[in-house]
Amino acid sequence: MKKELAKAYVPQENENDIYRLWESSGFFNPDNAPLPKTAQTYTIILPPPNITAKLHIGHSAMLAIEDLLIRYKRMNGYRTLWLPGTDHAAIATQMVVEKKIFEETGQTRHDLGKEILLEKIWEFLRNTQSEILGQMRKLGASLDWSREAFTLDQARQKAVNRLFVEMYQEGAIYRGERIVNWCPHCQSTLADDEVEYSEQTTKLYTFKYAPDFPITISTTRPETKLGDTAVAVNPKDERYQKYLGQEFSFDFVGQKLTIKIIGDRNVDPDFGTGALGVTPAHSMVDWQMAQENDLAVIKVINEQGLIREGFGNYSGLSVKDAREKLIAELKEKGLLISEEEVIHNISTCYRCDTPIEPLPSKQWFVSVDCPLERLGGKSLKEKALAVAQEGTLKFIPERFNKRYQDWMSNLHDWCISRQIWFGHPIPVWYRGAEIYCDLKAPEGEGWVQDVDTLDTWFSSGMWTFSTLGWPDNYRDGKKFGDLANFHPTQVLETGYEILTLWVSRMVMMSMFALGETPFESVYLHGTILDKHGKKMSKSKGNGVDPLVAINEYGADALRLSLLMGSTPGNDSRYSADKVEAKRNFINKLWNIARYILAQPGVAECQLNSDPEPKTIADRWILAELSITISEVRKRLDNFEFSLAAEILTEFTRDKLADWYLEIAKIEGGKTEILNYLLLAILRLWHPFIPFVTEKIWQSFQTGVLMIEQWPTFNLAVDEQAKSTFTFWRDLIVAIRNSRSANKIAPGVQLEALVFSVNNQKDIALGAELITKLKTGLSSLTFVNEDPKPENAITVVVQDTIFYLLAAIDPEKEAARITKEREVLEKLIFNLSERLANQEFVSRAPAKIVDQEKEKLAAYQLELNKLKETIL
RNA sequence: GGUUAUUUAGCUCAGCUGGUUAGAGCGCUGCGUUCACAUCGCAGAGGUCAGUGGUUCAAGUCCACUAAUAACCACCA
Repeated sequence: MKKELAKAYVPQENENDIYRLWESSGFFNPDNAPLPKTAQTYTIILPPPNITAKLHIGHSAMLAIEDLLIRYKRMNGYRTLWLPGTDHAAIATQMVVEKKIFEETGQTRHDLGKEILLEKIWEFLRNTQSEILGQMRKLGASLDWSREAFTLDQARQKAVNRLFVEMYQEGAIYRGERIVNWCPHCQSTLADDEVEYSEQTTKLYTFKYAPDFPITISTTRPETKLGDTAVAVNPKDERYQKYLGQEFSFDFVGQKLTIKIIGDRNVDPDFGTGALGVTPAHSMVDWQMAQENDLAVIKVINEQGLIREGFGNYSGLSVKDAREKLIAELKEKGLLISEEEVIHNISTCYRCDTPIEPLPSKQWFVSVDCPLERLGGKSLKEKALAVAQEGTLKFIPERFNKRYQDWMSNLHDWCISRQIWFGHPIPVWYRGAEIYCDLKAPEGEGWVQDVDTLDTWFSSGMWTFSTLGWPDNYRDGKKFGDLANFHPTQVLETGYEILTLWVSRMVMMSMFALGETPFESVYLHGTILDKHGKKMSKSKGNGVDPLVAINEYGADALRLSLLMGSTPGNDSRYSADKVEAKRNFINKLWNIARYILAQPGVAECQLNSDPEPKTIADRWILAELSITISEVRKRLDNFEFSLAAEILTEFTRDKLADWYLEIAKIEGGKTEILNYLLLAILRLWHPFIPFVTEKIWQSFQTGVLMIEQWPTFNLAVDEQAKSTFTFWRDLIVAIRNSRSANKIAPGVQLEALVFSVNNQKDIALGAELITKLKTGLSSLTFVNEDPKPENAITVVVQDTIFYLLAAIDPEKEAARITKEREVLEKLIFNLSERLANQEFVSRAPAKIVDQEKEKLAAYQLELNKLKETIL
């Protein structure tokens, strides 16, 4: 069974085969797990990537973290489900495809028509989708492909329709005329959080509507003033108090306006003239004021961004042209008082950067404040807030709980209808004034289905349960099948930037559909920035293709570099150097395995119980292993992935490879322990770097490592072995160090005299280690009295002195010793001070005080020895 | 304007509920290596933990303020 391992690990030659091996084993699917029926489940639903483009490095980080959690839990006996899928990303996808077609053929969607455009979109979608799924496999993601889902496939379509209808029937969804964010380019509404802001300089015009109107107003959007129905002033503003409540009618550039003077606290008396022209139809705040003051709403701009009919010469003009014409007219009539440049935050579409036109429109909304019967009279908002407040829903890191709650409490009704072609149709039909909402089209003539589609977040908000078979798996308030087994899921792992966009919606929709949270914990990872700390973006061209990194360094190296050196909720920088460093470490691990497996009998060794330690080094390494296992477990259970990997690295390289394996070369006869140690580190490392560990496993074991038991803590920590071994190790390090300081090359062999005050130490072990372990000592003589030889290098650790007999520069050596003495003296001084402090002795825990006392004694002993040796 | 973070070695970052001489990777310096690994080993240099004040027997760690940086939210007539 044993196969020779190559000198260096070549990921490119192995990863694809290993992935196939895993896939064909069937163990990605929890139904195939060799576990008792009662085994606990552990579920993560993969946040579905948009099918607009292939995956970027941020997705790789997400996959690395989730696969780590999944593999770790799978190896710990959980029935583990990680469910893959992709998101149709309605607007985003349609825009990408439209742009692509326009670039290739110059055609717009209106040239093509709905059917052909949709066909093209599906074609595009199938390409990127398979590319994305291929990328996930490349990274080693142990996803259950048998349950793969898409936000716009048939099963999800069914779920979306069903939830829409249920929410409509409960009154959680309504149709209403509201002012919405309208993108004239996308020809669609946008949710509040799909709007972005950017600073621009624009002109602020100050003018009067008419010569006999008493108040001057300022605006950056004169063209909308055709629809003004009021002027708002601060009620405390003395200049205008006398006008409050009055109404004025006059002619404004050929348009009859009736303006009421209203008071509103939000008007800043110091901005402009302190008076604000209220345009209810084209400004969010003005809409609010109109509602409160019962003002008329006059629509000026239409969905194409043109001035509507009924505004004389202005009708049909674009916003820009209308503005110029209007300003010219005001100038001519002497009504324009001033124009100045101001810096202004304008709202733009997050997809196409077109400035947003707020306009009133008939749209579908999810009501977040309406009390719902099935939520016990609570609203969606209240329910979603409560789970965060009560701690039913945990956030990692915790601070995002506050952000979630802040955002939730300010949430307004969510506009869910979009005027695009690609997406879930709305299950609503109209006949004149009649409205019909159900799963199927109504009987009878003349019914027309709503032409809009649903916001993409509506379907992704249902992701945790629509993927697990809702609504079929949910009857009379009871869950069945996958839904019963795997919902609520354990962790949602995603980027903090969609905490509000997505996480909050998932909570609301799951609370509505199932009355439970969609997940127990939300783990939020940071953004991966480029080497210079800048956001990666297509336009800047600083993005990193994960496949390039994988091809160069291997998937394991990429995963490990993304997992280490980053903490939840904090951004981290990507650089190829980091990946290379991890590649090097993985190769180190490979060679550790290669060496161990090359020892006779190790690969064939069948160990049924924990191995019997024979020497102090054995006892030491098993103690270290034991500590490592429990520490790593603790860190992983706590979502501290970086720390867990660090602890493992330290054990693997600094303890196992650098010390134990070197000693094993001297001592020999370690077949069982080496076998045991190798099996342990392969299992410990597997969730982090699955490919290389599985590859090594396959070279000498049967079955797949993926479903092996992750090591459990079953060895008591041998404190005595640990301290004895550490003593000798420190001594050897000190010898190497002093040789290096005295510029004695490692090849030069030296003799040494050893004097130890306390011969309780395992002298035989020390002698063997010191002569054989690269210390460059050819012989070692133990003496009963301190010989104090001249012209020797002196090394002291605790109570033991080594004199390395060599021709050295006495001044240099004296300087080295003096420096060491100074360090010790300073330590001793500090410790004595502390121990002399009564308050410390009486108030600090006894354990700490004892520790300090022991330390002080050890340093003093060491210092005394050092002093004796110098003349 | 509000909120939340960040500030630790030349660079990129760890450092959990306060308690060994503050760590890692990369880079740098010196030495080395046919015997698992140059995708390597050994040793070293390099830090008043942003600043000020406070709490405490004890502060990189907790609190307050200041400064710089970033993200998010709100307003924008």
